[in-house]
Amino acid sequence: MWIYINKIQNYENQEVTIKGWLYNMRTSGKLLFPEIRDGYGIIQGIVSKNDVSERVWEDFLKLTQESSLIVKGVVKKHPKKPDVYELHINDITIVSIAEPYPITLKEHGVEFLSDRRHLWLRTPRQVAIMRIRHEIIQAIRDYMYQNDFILFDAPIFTPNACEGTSTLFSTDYFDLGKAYLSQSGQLYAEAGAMALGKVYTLGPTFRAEYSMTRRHMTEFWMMEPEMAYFDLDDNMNLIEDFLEYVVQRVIKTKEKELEILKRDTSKLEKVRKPFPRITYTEAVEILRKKDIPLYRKTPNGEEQIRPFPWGEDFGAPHEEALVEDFDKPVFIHRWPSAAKAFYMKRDPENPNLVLGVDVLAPEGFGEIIGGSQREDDINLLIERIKEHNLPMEEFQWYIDLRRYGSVPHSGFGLGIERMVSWICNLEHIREAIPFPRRPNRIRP
RNA sequence: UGGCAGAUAGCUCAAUGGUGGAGCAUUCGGCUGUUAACCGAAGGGUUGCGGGUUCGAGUCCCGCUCUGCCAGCCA
Repeated sequence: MWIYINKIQNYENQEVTIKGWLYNMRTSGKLLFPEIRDGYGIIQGIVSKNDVSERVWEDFLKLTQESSLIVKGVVKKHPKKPDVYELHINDITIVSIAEPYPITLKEHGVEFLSDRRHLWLRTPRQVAIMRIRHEIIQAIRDYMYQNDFILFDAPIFTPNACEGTSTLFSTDYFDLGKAYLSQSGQLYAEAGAMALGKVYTLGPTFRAEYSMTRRHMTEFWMMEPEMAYFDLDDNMNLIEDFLEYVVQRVIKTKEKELEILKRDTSKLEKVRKPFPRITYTEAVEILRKKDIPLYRKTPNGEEQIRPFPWGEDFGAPHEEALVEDFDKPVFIHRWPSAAKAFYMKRDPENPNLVLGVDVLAPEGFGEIIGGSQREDDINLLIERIKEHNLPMEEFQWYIDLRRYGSVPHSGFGLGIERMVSWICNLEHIREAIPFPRRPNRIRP
């Protein structure tokens, strides 16, 4: 019977068939120890020359790393290791002999592996990351479904710059001129929320920024919920509940994969409601108390400005200083309006602030969520669009949402790969997606 | 786009300005409980590209290309 390796413990002392690839093989005289992987796990087989036919023995000697094969054998407990099963092999069918495999079990450099991403994905570490990525997305979908959100897919081709700030990838669009690859589905999600109440988008987004850091890609996946009649506090309550659910679900269901990654899950177990909530203004006070200056580029290098001036956006050193005292995600809300996007609603209690919120992940993983209550006053929204020098005609449909039954509403955007990086404790975001796209890499 | 570091065997790295090495991978041989197995042997090089200094350059200098890290932008 053909089984997958993750179900092997159910078949002790039974004969099973495994279809997979040769991960590694050790030899010891007339004993062979092939390690076979099938995508669901790795199992060590044993081939004893005295117990198999000459044909089977000869076939095993032909195998190279990553050759594909089908083996038959009896599942037995490992003589020395409890809870480990191995396969006493009695037959083999070679499916394909692999050419010399470039990725060995030894160390490799980043560039070498990135050039062979299609093969790198077969290694246990990458398999574990992809399984966790899958679980994160599944947990997101389950949470949204259970909480009556409707999946509302936003278009990828768009005529306008949603935030105006980021550079967009452009392409020719028949007789209609330029089209751009979406950098956010938010504006469309707002239309969805007015139709359906609570919606979310989940899909790829694109930013043509030459960002060469461990946290950026030109193509990444984003999950963007949008809720009618939610104010900023409702929004933060949702984020809190949602993040707790996803993190706790993944550490429960993906224990084995997190162990392969050597992830310290005790740090993830602490991700429980409530999360600390500080205002931007309070955050600035913390930075001043810790004497973290603003770093600004000048023609002759860099200058440090202290105390940290109110109104400036935070950089990596500031995020780190704000997060270091907490072991949970941190909300920073009520930002200076000048630093944020046009669609964020002004704080009715202070016109210099917007009702925006960023969520910083613990352990220095930085911003994973950006959200806000949206401007629902048609006149103020038009004013903001003018202030930001955005093409008014492209936003007519968006303004319509305020023209026909405008309501308070809120939403946020979660970077899937940043979430994966955080939960898997990855050094670099390039491992968080099957085929990463960065400014200097589009292959494979 | 700016700052810093780097490019040597298929891979990961070493080599005071003086005959370019090691481990792994590959090929061959040995071993009945191996765990990135081990032991023995063999093959494997236009030192990223271009110029310069020098009796002599992987090594020093200049330019270029590429890669990595950090910063900005953000998710």
